[in-house]
Amino acid sequence: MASSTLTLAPELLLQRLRMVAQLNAQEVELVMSLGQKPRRHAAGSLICPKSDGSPLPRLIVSGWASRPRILADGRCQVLSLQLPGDLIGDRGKRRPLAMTPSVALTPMTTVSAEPLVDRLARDPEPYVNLISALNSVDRIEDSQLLDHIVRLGCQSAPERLAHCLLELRHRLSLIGFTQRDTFPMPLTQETLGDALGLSLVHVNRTLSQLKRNNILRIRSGVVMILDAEKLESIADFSPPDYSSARNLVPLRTSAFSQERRPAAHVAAV
Amino acid sequence: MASSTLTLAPELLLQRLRMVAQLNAQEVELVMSLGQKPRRHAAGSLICPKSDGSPLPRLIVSGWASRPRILADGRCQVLSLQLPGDLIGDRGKRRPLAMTPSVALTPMTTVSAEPLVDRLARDPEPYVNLISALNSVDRIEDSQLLDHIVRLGCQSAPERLAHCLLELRHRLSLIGFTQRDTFPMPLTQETLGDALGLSLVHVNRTLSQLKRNNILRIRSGVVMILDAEKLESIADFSPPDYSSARNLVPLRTSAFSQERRPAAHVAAV
DNA sequence: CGTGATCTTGAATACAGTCAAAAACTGTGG
DNA sequence: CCACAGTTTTTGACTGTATTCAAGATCACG
Repeated sequence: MASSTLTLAPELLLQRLRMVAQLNAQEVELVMSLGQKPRRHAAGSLICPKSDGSPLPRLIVSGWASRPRILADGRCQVLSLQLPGDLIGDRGKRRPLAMTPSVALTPMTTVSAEPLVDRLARDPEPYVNLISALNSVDRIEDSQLLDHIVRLGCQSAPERLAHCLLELRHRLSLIGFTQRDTFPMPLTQETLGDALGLSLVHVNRTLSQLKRNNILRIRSGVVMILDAEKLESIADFSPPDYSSARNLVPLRTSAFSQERRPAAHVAAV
Repeated sequence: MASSTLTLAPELLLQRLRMVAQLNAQEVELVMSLGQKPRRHAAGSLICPKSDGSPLPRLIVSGWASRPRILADGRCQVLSLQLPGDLIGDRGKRRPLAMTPSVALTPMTTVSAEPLVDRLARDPEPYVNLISALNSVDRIEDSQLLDHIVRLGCQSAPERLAHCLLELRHRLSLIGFTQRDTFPMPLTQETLGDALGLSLVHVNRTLSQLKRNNILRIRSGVVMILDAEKLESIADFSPPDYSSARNLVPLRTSAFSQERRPAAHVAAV
């Protein structure tokens, strides 16, 4: 049982990589060779402990994590959420996000991604597609950071929640974790609040409102989206476009002479 | 006059690069060779127009820019601010932030950075320090993005303003644009609001409050910080550490069992 | 000097936060 | 299988911060 899941550990990552690039047999083999040294993490524990200051690269096999940033007075902001199939920790590129440690939000399993990272660093030539695929995955992560900024900077509570849930649904769909309009969502409302810059209580009220309006349903950690169209219109959400960078520049010219009006759809919720 | 400023165009970039790495003569020469094809941009105009979808790399010589993101209903979120000495546009790494076009907030001058980018792509070996310096600069930009998230996600209006002003002071000090506690700040309060996720009116009131408390003074686009200590205590600001990644992981363990209390210093403002 | 942009101020409103307590759900051990 | 303790969710009442609308003052610039 356990050994079979371990053999399949890198499956989810492979699935995501294949979405952005064609991989040859050697590349697939390298990815699938991960799965050694699986480690379990209790909820609340720190993953990617920085021994020398740099968190070692790991692949999430199961469970969710976050990268929290704690202010001097205890306030917490979640910078990003991490799902199965995500790579975490330092992969040599040393981007600041990759350098911030992750905290397990649920019980987790991870495997070391060092074999992959080391191999690509030592001998990149045979793995050009793989490297490009990993870069694409990084770019998608970056663009989610930008979405996060927009959410926090200029969206209302219902908009933030809607956008976040749609992002999660999208990410989970890539690894086959959605069934129809249903997906697992093991975050507490407090964590959701920390991610969306809202108080626990306000997250609760806003979710109740979405439920009351038959837009979604949540029970026992599973979200069911009843009215995807309405949720999308609230969120102003567009999933990342994998083939081009078109969606990354949704700018209108003369950006600064635009007047703004409040989001009409919000009132309708 | 004009020609002398053009000759000195890459000076500011060089200054920043030298702060993060030792450059040899050849590298310095390559950087200083920029300055061809200077272009002026009117305030409000789009820089880095994406001819083929990818904004060409340019170096800001003078003036400020921003990367705005416009929502369907006209709301605007500034993703980042760009100052003289900053590189903008696509440098081959194709990170989403680099791909979003920039808008001039003031009249600007830029020069093409293509010679630099092309040379490094074609012939990287002699320029290892330079490449590493450019990467460091990128990383600092990334970590400013994370700071932006924290600001928007869990800071109050006075905190956001204080933090933003200190970040600007710090960035401007790196290019020699500060004098004592004084620095230029050509942003309108509306743009400041778009960056900080606050309404124009609230930015105004919050600034007035900071002025009233003798923490700072603003007149004719110049900020003077009167009480840096108080401003820093409001902002919870720590400038990036150039020698290590230490400051990028300001995490306390057991992040999620912490209770939070409101920022005491805010009330004191 | 006039015109448009920017800043400032006031008043009313709305959105979100805080405090507090109760209800529902968890997982655990008896 | 149930009882219990801790966590998470839900609800209410109140407060506070930030937004909106509106109007007037000031500034920059031609």
